[in-house]
Amino acid sequence: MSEESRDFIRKMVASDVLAGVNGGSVVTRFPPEPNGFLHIGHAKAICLDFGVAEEFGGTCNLRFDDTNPTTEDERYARAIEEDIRWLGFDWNGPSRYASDYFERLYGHAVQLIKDGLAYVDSSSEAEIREYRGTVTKPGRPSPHRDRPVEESLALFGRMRSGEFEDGTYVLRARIDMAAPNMKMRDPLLYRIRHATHHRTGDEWCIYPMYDWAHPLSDAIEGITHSLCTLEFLDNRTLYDWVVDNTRPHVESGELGAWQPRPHQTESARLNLDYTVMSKRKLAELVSEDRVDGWDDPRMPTLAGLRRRGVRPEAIRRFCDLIGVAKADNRVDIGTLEHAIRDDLNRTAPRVMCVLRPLRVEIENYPEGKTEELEAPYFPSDVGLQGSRTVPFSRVLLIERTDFEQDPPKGFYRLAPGREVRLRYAYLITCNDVVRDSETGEVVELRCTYDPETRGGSTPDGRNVRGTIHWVSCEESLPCEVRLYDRLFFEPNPEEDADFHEHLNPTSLVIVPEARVEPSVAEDAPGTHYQFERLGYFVRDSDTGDEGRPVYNRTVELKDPWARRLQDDLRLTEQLIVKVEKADREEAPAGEDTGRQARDELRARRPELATRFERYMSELGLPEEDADLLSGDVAVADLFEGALVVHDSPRGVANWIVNELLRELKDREIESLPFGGEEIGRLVALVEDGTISGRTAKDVFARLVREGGDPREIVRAEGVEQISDPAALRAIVEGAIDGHPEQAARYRAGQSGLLGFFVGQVMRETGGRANPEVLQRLVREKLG
RNA sequence: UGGCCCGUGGUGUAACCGGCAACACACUUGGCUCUGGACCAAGAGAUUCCUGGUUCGAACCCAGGCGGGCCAACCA
Repeated sequence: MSEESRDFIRKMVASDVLAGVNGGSVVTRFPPEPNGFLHIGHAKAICLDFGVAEEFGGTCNLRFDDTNPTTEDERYARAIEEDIRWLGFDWNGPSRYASDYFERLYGHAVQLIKDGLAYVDSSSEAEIREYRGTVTKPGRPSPHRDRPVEESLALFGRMRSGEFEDGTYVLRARIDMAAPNMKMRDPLLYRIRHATHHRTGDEWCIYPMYDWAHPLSDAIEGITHSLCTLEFLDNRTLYDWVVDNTRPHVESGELGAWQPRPHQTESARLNLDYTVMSKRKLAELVSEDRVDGWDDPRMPTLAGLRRRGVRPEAIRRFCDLIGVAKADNRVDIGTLEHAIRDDLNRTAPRVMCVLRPLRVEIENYPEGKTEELEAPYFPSDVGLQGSRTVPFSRVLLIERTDFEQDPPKGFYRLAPGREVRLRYAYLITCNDVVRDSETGEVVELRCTYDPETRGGSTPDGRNVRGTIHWVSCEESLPCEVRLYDRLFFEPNPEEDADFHEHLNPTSLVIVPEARVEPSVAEDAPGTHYQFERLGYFVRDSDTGDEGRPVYNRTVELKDPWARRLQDDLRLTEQLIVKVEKADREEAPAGEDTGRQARDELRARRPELATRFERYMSELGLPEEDADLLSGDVAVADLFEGALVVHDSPRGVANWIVNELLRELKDREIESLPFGGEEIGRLVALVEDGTISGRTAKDVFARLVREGGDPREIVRAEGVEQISDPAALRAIVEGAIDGHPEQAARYRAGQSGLLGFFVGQVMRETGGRANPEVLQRLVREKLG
């Protein structure tokens, strides 16, 4: 992973390591629930979790999040382990299980109750839902919210010992029923479930919820970076609450003293074109027999991909290609296919297989003769060695689609009277076409071969454009080939209520009577090939009729010829997308909610309303600025404080609105180590020309960090503005001489490069150059 | 209707603390070739969601808007 194009997560981890957070150690975890098979979306997470650990010299745990006994099973856990190993990753130590921590989790819960932060609720499920409120309506406290600690403790103990039925009691955290974040409205921590757990059996009848088990498991395992997907964003507040309100050592420990203290970071999950990714929908495809199990080659599961013939290297490469970010995405299936082809192109030996055979008799080739022709496994550009021989005889089989009675324009395969090359063999010419007397179907081609062209070369140097694959009729092996295509024909099948409607009925086409060259006979299942000119295939573990080998098509070769037909369609699609894009936007201004809030505040506090008016009438500020400045007492005070030392309403307003408001997004104005006076001083320095606007931003940043007098900072740093052309001239010349290519482009009319040169000099001078003077100089020099 | 997250070529991502909008896939054309593959070369494709503002200079900072997503399981 290159330094400059790292994703935001790796940047964050790198900066943590650099800052020595947790002594610079990195511990991640991959936490699947063992209730289904891993799919390519999980592969993205795996590559992230294990990849980050690997790249920063850390470790990654495998932890099964097995807190819901009714859906989980050991056999899924084993399959998940197999898939992770197959991808090429190994976890630190043994597989871990949230269920290993049930006793400790219980202890932490007891402590939480003692700390007054949790209570046992005997409301019904419906009541709890009712009391929780909605996204727009705050919730109301449960009648049991203030149950005495002793009572909750006793009840919780009885929940554990199995005295109560499912659904009668739950343990809840006591947080805030009116929180705008729904996750914080007294979330459930434990529920009663009289069910046999796949690992703990009947030892427990209460089970922790995800939001309780997950942060604690992370903390217990010493996870430093807990990476997950975007839909857990709201859970992070609760995650932090749990970590901060529990003690590493129950009873004696200090609150929130976990070391390392785990932090959750979210990134977007993978969405892929033409498939579904939700576990529920995948399970549905399996249970409804739309596919042949979790490892059906059409499934986006790792088991399916593997059976399809995709190698783990391709999947890891794909994960590299798509990157990691926070924007919702839908990745083009072509990107996956590219990764697969790229991998197989470099590794899969080439052999010949004919899918839909057409008989070819070479009339001038001796009957009964067979010669073994040398055929390399790889083309020279791949660089791998190895070859086998293929038998050539009088009767051959070629691909039916490689012959056309009336060849269309641009077709350069076989046609009556035309010559093509049989790959690795001879040039043949088609002389005659034999048809079925009743159906008129072409059943055989009668050809002649040129004995001088053995191995495919042309001694006379004639150029033959077409080369087709073939097998010997006699020696080739019958085999079954399964052609897989995308499962859905809609790019986003999940968009509509019923994704079944978009199922592609021809996602599997079975070719029962294909013929493959004999060299592959003894190869093991799982062997990858390129069937020349057709695509990449893998030998399946199934066998077909009469013990025939079965081959799965992994992916087709790129085929511009075949694509010609679809081009018109494709073009229309793109046009439609463009039109849609042009249609949206340009919406009229709606209501200004921030403005509304400030107006309401001013209505309640007349002194702010007065200031608002005064800022406009007396100070001549535009309404928008006046509104912002008078929407908060502290901001208004700071503004006026600045005016006392520097009476430039417009300048000061700009600085407060544009720079200060940014800082106020995630901190309180009171916590700033400076006040209005400093802002006034800073603006004064800019306006009297002492420092450039650029420098002022640096000074401001410093002010935010540590406070101080701007005049002092400028003096100490020696960052006064350079306005003397004589002082700048040499630097400008240096910048121009140092970038002759850009200078030439500028002179050629690329005027946007002016900023580039200004930037160069700014960098050189630490932002001290007077931009106007500088710009004039650059323009002069570049003529 | 509340809170939070996110908007950059067709797609996925980059772009240091404001200074040449970059890379990969896909696409087009040409070259090479015993695979209509691979490879090589060239090319096209972006009003950085919109409107204002700040700045010599904005994808990036400020304000507002628009659009998309997530959250109201005793699932994870």
